[in-house]
Amino acid sequence: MERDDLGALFGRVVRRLIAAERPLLEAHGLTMWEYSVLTHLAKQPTETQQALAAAIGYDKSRLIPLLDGLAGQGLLVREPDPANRRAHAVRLTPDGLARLEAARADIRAMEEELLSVLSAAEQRHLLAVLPRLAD
Amino acid sequence: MERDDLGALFGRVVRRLIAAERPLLEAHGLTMWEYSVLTHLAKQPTETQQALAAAIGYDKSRLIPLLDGLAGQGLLVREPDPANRRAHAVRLTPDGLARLEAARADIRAMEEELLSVLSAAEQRHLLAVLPRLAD
DNA sequence: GCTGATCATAGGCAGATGCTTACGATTGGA
DNA sequence: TCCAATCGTAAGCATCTGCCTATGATCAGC
Repeated sequence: MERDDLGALFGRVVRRLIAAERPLLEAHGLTMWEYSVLTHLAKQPTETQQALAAAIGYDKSRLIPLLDGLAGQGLLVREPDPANRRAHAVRLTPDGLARLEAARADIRAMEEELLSVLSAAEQRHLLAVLPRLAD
Repeated sequence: MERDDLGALFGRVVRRLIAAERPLLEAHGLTMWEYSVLTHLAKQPTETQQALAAAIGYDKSRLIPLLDGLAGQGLLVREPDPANRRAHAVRLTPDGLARLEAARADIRAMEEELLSVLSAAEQRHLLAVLPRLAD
């Protein structure tokens, strides 16, 4: 057998990342899904909740209580969409952005350490290649 | 924001891999965990069930019915360990190895296709780097 | 104007998951 | 020799997950 399956290799990396991220996120009072929502909203400030659910790969019926929690903490707001009164545009608040950036700083530091087993060139190659596989 | 989180990137790749693998494994009558067990046994023929559970990251109390199913299909056997009558050495049968290799062939073909967006050099770099991150 | 589709929301359901406890058989060290 | 630890097994529990249905408000096309 020349090598492990890609699934096994990527799976083990993801496992490590999750194990390392969980305590960092917990320290900021966020779950993985909540962090995922905040991250996506920072990129795409406004859209329907359904689109948000699809974008992060979360169940739309389960997204509602998750957004309730984040809105209750003042990290995001649901605004009526003037063009479509059925839809609610979801937007990060300044508090939400601050919380996201504080958590992200810790996560980035963890990632740097995890990547430090690779040379700078290897890191560049990896980061160039991953988005193309993730498409 | 210079780039996505590693967790998001690796997570999306794993999501793609799982989505592509599931139907292939199903065609061979295997779940992801069963495939994982067979794969690991092909590398390490004998060991305790607990070590097997730890090696593939599966709950040891949930491994038993999974092994029952695979043994029931004749893909593996539990043999008494003469040196330690508490322990059961788990070993692939020829049928188990054949089933594994048939499934693996399909999965490898899928992986080739997925990797084909990368140049040969990029594929080499990626495959050299992944095991070091997966440690 | 009416009808079917869309959106947010609520609720339920089956299965998977991680974790814990218990128990009988067996082992190894005090 | 006896006691604690280990192994396989069984069972239970809270939670997460994907999926499916329903409902009220709103929209868009006929």
